[in-house]
Amino acid sequence: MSKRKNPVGEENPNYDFCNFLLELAEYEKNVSRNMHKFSAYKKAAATLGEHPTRIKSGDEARKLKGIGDKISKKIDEFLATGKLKKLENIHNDPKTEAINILTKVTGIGPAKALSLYNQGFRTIEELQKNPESLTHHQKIGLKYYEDFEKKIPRQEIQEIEKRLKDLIQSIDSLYKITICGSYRRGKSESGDVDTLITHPNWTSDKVNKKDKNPMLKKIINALTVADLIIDTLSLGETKFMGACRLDSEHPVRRLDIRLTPYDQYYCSILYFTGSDVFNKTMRAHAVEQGFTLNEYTLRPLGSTGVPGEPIEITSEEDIFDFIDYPYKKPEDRNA
DNA sequence: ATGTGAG
DNA sequence: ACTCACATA
Repeated sequence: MSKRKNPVGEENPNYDFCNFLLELAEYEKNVSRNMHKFSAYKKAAATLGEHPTRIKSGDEARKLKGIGDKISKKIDEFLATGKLKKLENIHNDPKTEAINILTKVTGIGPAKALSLYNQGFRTIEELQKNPESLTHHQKIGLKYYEDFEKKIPRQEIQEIEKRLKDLIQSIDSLYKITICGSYRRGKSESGDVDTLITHPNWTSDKVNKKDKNPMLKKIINALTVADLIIDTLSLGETKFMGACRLDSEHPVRRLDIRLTPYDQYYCSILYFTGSDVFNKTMRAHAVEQGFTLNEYTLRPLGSTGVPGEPIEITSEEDIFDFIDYPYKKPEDRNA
């Protein structure tokens, strides 16, 4: 679900150029595996996306940063015919189609998809019959392929949230649990369940200590025993990725759980609530105000541009206050 | 160590 | 952009 790319909106005067360039970029990344061409198309799309007025010719475009001979010719072709031969060919290319299908499986990216294609694989069904060259992650992705394509209704996430809280807080009632992502932004459906957990005794000065922290593994074990988690994609000290299910009447859902230090909880919540675009704008604003903001901390920037010590944060609002940015409720962070 | 992949 | 987990070497 989160593997699909979103196009540029029609309000942009050059949105149609941007979109064909982005599509060419994806093709170079996923099928040709030519990352230089990928970057070139991305860059061209970005400059065109910034440009305030409608481009009327390839020559006009050529003056812009990142647009040379080849792309300016494509703009001329698009202006003349309303389409691109190269893109038409790509749309009818069976190789492109196969790779686009194979990369929908979680754990299969462009590199693995191409190697599978070269081994003769074309469809999910063929992969399901011969899964031996796949990693554990990819096999699970295949197992729940149909379910993972489905959106999760808000109400179902609310029920999952209830069960997560009950089960985790019965290990230790001091655990704090927040489901972030588009769910926290109030959306009526989401692609996965993105969960953040913290505990007052788990602070960043205790992270990076040599003794392994068993907290997350204990939690995952309890959720698995309770049959809420039914498969694990990956599990480390701070991050779990896997599959969960309310009961056999419901589809299997993607569940991510992160354990974050108590003193970094609000920066994490802010970050994982998104949206991506909102995060970018907020970070840019932070820099203008002389701060740097990431997934973990808010830090002042010295005159040399070197970040200082993290600022103490006790709520999400704190972060907005420090960088003098008007507070936005999660529901208002969709753009 | 390096590459891949997810988010 | 950056980090985490994994597989392979």
